[in-house]
Amino acid sequence: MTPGKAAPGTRAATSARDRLLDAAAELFYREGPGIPTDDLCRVAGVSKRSMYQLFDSKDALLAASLEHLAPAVTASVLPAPDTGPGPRARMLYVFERLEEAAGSPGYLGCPYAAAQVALRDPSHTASVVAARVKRRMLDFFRAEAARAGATDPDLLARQLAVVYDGAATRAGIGADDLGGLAVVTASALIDAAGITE
Amino acid sequence: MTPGKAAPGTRAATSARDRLLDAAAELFYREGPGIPTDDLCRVAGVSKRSMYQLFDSKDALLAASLEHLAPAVTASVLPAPDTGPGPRARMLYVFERLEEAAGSPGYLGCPYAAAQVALRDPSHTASVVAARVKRRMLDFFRAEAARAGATDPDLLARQLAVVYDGAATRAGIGADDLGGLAVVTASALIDAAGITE
DNA sequence: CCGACTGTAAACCGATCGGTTTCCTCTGTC
DNA sequence: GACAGAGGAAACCGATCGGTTTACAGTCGG
Repeated sequence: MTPGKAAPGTRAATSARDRLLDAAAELFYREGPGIPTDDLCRVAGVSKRSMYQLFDSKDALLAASLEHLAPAVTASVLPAPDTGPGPRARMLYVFERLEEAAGSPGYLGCPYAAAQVALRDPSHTASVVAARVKRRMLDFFRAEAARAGATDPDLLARQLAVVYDGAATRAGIGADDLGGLAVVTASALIDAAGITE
Repeated sequence: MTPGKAAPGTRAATSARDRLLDAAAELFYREGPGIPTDDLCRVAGVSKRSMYQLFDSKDALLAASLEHLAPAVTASVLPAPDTGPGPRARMLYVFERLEEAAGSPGYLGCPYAAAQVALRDPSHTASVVAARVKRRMLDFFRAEAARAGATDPDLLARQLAVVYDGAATRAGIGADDLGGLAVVTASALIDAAGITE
């Protein structure tokens, strides 16, 4: 049976392209950009031939997999656009999701920060994609901070971004197991920014 | 003239071992662990033959270079053991040094966090060395927090470590240029921990 | 039943890399 | 000056990797 088919007679459960993107996202995350293309193809159940006619190069696949991952990641860490509670709760929601993810086994930090750190080249296509995602997160914090009436919304947003990346990094390298640390820290900074609600 | 000699007739200015460790520290930092051994040897002015009789493997050289770097790094970021001002100023001193380093061109984040992130393998010898250095920093924060009479010294120490790594990471990937952000954030957390002095 | 097409499996290619070895030059010693 | 040792330059080796190509199996429209 051809891999990727759910059952005989049905259409492909997932396209070769999606399987490749998923496998790439996971393996690049777990093993870093050094993972051989053969491994990616084997896990995805796709031949190298197909991979190279779907993507120009390994680097292009890496960038595409980060791009592909973005909607799911932001959706899982950012609250829905018009969620009930106020901006304070919406900001803290992000850190609750982070703690949740960091607690699960196999957590290795933020995939986008990790990619940028591992690549060490801001001009790399994948780095550009990662930077855009990280930027979106900063924008979210800034918008909420402004809505909440923070003394300096831009400062608070950057502070929260620092806490997010610091907590993710330290959890990812096993230097801390968080356990409320990110939420508590973000909360303290939000308080210090003059937000009471 | 043989590289590494300061002038004819004098003894070697630096040993081949030290030149190798310095070159490794810089190139691993700038290019990541993927840097070829030939490049390391060329920059160090040492033959591969000598390198491999000084170090067992490339990985061993990486670990040794991180170990070699540790005293200088901690000395440059931690205040002298019995510096005049109180614990609050001593903690903030670390973040001032961080901002200073992050402002210089070519800054790519904390070398130890970067190594652990890039290697993605906590059991790697270099990761173990890096973890030890990061741990030393956490211990410094905890000791100072306790001296300062923080409500929860362990919590404050972990918070400051998070801010340190977050600020270093974000500055390293070009997501933020700090400019007081680390100091201001650390200061806010220290205040929130009930330290007035 | 046929030919065009799609995609897999696998051989293949050239380059690169970690690590070893060979050769030779330079140095210091007696 | 002979000689031993250290170390640099560079060839070399086997493995791996990114990427290409060939060969073949399955599928679909006619």
